[in-house]
Amino acid sequence: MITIKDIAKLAGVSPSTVSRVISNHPRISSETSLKVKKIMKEMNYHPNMMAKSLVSKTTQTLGIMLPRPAEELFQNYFFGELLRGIITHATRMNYELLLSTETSSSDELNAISRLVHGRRVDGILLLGSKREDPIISFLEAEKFPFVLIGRSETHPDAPMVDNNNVQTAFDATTHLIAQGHKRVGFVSGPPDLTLSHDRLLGYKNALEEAGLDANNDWIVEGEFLQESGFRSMSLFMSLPDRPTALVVIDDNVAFGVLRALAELGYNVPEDISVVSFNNIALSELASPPLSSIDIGTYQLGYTAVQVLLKILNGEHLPQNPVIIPHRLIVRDSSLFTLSGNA
Amino acid sequence: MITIKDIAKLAGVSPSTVSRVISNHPRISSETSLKVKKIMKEMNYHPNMMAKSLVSKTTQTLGIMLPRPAEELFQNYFFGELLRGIITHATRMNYELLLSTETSSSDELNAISRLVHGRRVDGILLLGSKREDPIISFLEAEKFPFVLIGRSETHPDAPMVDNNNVQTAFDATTHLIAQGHKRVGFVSGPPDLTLSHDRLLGYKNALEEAGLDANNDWIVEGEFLQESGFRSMSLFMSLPDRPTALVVIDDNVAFGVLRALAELGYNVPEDISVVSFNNIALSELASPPLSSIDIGTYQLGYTAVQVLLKILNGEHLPQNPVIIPHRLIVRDSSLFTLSGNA
DNA sequence: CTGAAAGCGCTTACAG
DNA sequence: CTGAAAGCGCTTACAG
Repeated sequence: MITIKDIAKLAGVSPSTVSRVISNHPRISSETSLKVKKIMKEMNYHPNMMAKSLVSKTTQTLGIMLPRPAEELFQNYFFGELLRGIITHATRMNYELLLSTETSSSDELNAISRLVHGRRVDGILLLGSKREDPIISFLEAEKFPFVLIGRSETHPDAPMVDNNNVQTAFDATTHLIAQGHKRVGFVSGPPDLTLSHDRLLGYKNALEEAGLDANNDWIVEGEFLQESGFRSMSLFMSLPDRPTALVVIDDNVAFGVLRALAELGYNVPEDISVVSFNNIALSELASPPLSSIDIGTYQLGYTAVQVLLKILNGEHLPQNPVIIPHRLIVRDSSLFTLSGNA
Repeated sequence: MITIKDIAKLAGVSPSTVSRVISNHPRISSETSLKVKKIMKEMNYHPNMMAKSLVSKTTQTLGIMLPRPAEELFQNYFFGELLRGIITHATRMNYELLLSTETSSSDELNAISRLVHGRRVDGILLLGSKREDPIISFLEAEKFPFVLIGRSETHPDAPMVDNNNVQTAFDATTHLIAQGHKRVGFVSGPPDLTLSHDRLLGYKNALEEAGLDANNDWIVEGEFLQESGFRSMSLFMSLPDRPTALVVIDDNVAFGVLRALAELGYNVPEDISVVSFNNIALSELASPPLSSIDIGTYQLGYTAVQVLLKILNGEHLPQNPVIIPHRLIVRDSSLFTLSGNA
């Protein structure tokens, strides 16, 4: 392994000088700088990041903490898109990314405390949060820099990048109501996620504002899996007063919903309209093409890295949370106006 | 930050002794060990990994190199499943994972050489390879430990974990031939990937063995995207002698194929049968449910980590490449026997 | 503008 | 079984 000393010797200067050349120290003669840089290139020298980290107390690395049942996340296109946004900006800013996950629920702080106390990363990106999240408490107690992608109810001051998910669900529901629907159901996600909670609230708000009944039979909770949507339909459609429209928490879940409806012999959108969330690439190719709220997934990841780097630089955060705008993409699955309603 | 010296002082021993306790050195009295461990716990001490790495020349970290157009990969459920296998075993073995990607094609060795020369990782996992891959040449020249998930034609001695992709495509094609199909098409992936190449070969071998014609009009190359499959169909189905069955390189691509066929008014499997690869969770819920070759995606990732750790331990690799077994999951999309053929 | 020296938090022969 | 010392490859006041 070739070190800073080797370069120094070859260039006829001291190791300190080489170090200064590497870090573009202002008070170094351009002559010396050029000479040293030439030799570094010739020798294909790269600084040892571990040594650098040890003295600088900085790692140029960001940690990504995946929530525990990563299985679910990984089955979701949404996650890939988020990761893509993260990687793009981190790479651009010369940061490395360390991927970590909770090892077991019995010891859920284990992974995070290894990262934090082992000084392996400069800051942490939290992908999603539970309604009560000990990881956030831990990071706040440690005063360790982090950004949450999502929203925390219990830690309102935590730096967050999120959509306005009450509003996303409000918009989706209102769109269906505007088509004349009076009985709108909601296929939700895991109840311990803030995301599910917020969207449920937005859904209820929209019904209330329209003076429509909320009916608990029209709300079902599940997971972010196609199977979840698939299974929920037999129950829904057998209700005496079944919904004529559905808001579905996630595109994948909506695929399961569409499949179940097809098997049960219902037509979308004529028999029942569907709007979901995330607008993954596949939504457009579903049968029928799926109306979906585009939440700017890539932008969420990208922005989260920007915010975290600001924190690391000690910059002031002009606003918190940072809200990524969403918009409803209307496709065939909700393009059906109920008769008798203008 | 609390260091090994602080612990030593509190325990009334030397830093060397604390270090030995941490690494479970055999010649340490259990009395001393207990005492030191107690204090470490009380003080919530965690060793500084950077310092440890600097002297031990080891990082307990594995690098994951993503191929460049990561966009494609990330849109693919397949990738999530692979990553899940990697994370599971790496975490279990107390290794961290560094996620990296080529920054630009003009400087494709930049990211990898930062990892290798910066000594940030102990070994590297390569996700997929191109037919001519400078990254593999680089790693071999540097004698840096790595495992390729996939197969390299130009570097047959590189450690690899792969399916037998000639065989996977052979099996898929043979299954269709067994249903009586005489005109079988192939929707392939990017031609510069070894994977595409191998599966095309398996497809051709199967045709040849059955004494059937290969027809270049029945072969189309594209990307691992739904759109790719979608677009390929208008061409295929307008051929005078169009195929009655299709082998499709990837489930996502197959979704696009199914969608296009539905729009064009063809029934699957009656008008045309389809078999694809990867058997992602969604395959089962497609309309119709998709026959697919299960390639053991999770196992590929998991095994790749196992192999890489073996290399790091200096163990001998009993075989190379390691082949993960596959199996055909037959579903409705290929369950139709052409009349006049037993 | 440059160098010598101390130090980052660990590990590991060497000695006892 | 344990400690003192040297060293891993860097950076950074301090001095000139």
